[in-house]
Amino acid sequence: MSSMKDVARLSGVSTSTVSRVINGSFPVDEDTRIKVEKAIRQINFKPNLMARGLRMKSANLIGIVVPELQHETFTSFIKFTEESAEAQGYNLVIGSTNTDPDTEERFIENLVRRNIDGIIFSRVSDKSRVLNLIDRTQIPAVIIDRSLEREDIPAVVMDNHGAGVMAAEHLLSLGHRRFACITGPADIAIDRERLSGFRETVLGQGGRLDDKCVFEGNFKFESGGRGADYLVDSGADFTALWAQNDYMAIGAMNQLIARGLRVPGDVSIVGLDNIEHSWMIKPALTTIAQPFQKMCENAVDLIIRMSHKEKLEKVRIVLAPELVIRETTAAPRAGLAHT
Amino acid sequence: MSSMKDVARLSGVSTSTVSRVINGSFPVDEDTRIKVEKAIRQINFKPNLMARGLRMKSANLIGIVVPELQHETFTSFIKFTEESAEAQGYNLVIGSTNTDPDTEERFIENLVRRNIDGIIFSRVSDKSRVLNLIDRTQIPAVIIDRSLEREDIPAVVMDNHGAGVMAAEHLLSLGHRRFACITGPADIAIDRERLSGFRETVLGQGGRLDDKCVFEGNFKFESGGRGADYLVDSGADFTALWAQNDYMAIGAMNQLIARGLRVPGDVSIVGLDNIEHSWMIKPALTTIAQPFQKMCENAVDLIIRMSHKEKLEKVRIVLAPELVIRETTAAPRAGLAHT
DNA sequence: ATCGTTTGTACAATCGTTATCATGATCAAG
DNA sequence: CTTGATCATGATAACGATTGTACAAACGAT
Repeated sequence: MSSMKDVARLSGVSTSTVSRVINGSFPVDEDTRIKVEKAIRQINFKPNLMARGLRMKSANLIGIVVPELQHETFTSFIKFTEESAEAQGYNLVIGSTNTDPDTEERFIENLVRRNIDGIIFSRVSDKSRVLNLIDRTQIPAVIIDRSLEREDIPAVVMDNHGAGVMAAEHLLSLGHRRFACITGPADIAIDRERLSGFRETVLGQGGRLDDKCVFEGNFKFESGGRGADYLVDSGADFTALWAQNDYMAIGAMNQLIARGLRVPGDVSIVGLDNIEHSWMIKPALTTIAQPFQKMCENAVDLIIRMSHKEKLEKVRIVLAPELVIRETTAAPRAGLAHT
Repeated sequence: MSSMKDVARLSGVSTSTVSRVINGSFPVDEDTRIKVEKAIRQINFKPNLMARGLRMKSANLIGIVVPELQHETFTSFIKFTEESAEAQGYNLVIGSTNTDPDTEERFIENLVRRNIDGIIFSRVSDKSRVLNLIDRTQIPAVIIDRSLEREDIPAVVMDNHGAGVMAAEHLLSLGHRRFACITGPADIAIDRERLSGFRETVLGQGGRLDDKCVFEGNFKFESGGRGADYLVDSGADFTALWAQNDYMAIGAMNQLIARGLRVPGDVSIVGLDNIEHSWMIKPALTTIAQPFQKMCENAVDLIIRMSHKEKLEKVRIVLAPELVIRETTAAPRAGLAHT
């Protein structure tokens, strides 16, 4: 590859001048500027990003850490983050941790060694040592899709409480009165927020959400099926089910159908996330879309601002979810709504 | 961050010695080595990868170019490539092109400017100018999942002809004799290979694959549905359908069921790819798994070898597909097999 | 004791940029 | 006509690593 030296030699100026032409950081005489630009085009020169990164202590590189790449949630994060980063002239380095703290630590350390401009964390397990690493290295960091106790680390999240409200209101408006819910792990704050929004709305409008109608899943497909089994076996009385993500919703739906129930005839189902599967299945899943794109755009924006030394404190961006009505929700069967 | 200078000062040697301790590239006295290693641990020193990359003209960085991040095929590539790269101490930079040649070119140019060690291309459109770029920049490149006219660029692919044979043999062994196929775009070589393997096997063993039983799709979900409509509307006579990817298979299945046919009762369906959706739907899809993991491992391996200046010529790694039998294939209904 | 060889280390150059400082030219003001 | 400011540019020193060269010490052989 050609370097600034080549350009300098070709256009008869020093490398400093070439640099100034490229960055526009200093006034340069019109004639020499044209001369230099011509030389740059002529040998198709592009500044080397490693050298620049070394000098500037910034690589125009953003890292994203995801626990896995299997779930569509995370591939969405990557997709939108990549697009936002590229739009701002940054490239994206990805690392999947498989929720292993060591892998996670190794990856972050690598990023630091690359003079990374900032790291986006999409959910961090509470076991992870990232917080120490962030403190120690002083790397700009943003959390998406999970809020943390630590208020000094900016977070971008969906309004999880509002999502619960939204699910409940949709089902209530169809006439449902007896509800069930399959939640994510109870030790995760956002899951509790989702549930409380759901519960408050249901109860507030005369609906029922019995204790035995709440099943704690783990966000995976199988746990939806297990939830359905549990609800049916325990004789839970409900016509509407909200699963706190689409994987569990689909798992539950499959299992309910396998056990002879009709969706939405006997049970209406609402999911959460709006993953691609949700519209590819039959019946297509009514769900609540997470604003993934906006979340990622905001996260990238925050990272870039932080890397420019902008001081942000206690930033917590909360974005609104959106209801996507498809085929798994309908009015409860006549006469059953109030039993 | 601490640098080699700090280590050198702390342990009373020069930076050269520190470097030699780290890289083991030169004999170092036992005592000084221990001294240096202690200092390294003490201040938790890790060599800066930008500086090293600049000097060595290699960043320990691999790039991967995908047309999009929506399809699970590509997220699988990323997942497995990331894992393989990480296992060898490399990080992964991803770029999604949205099949836009300009985006593609911009991304690759960025990678070159980062002293990238090599680039993995997962399918390249024939419109793309990557070949020129590869030639011009001399960057190690590997193509996965699509073979190219250019034999000098290593490729890692599945045995597509074999996949067609495999699909046909499975269905034949169940007793099917009348076949249909939904293909990918006919201008893609691997799709033609898949079809020819399928057709040869079907015909070779006394089955039928009428011309009007072949529909050309575009690998997307919707085109599966359109294929199903076309086949049913044109009165095509078949009991077994192979769709050349899972998205189309699922789309076709949904549509066939919507039109009153039973799967696998009336029609058996086989897909290809073994994406996650394929086992989450009901009935779960019988499909042919692409050896994504092995493909990616091989690609990373090739890239690393090429970046070490190893000269490879005309490398073309062909990996075997694998049949995954689930619920969408069964024997044709009695008495119908030979009509 | 002298010489060549081996061994361990330091010095300096290098990778390709950018930032700081110095310099010469141009020009307006006194 | 001198002085000081302004402007365009070049030389030089970083950034943080690796590497070729040089040199000093230690050692064995003569």
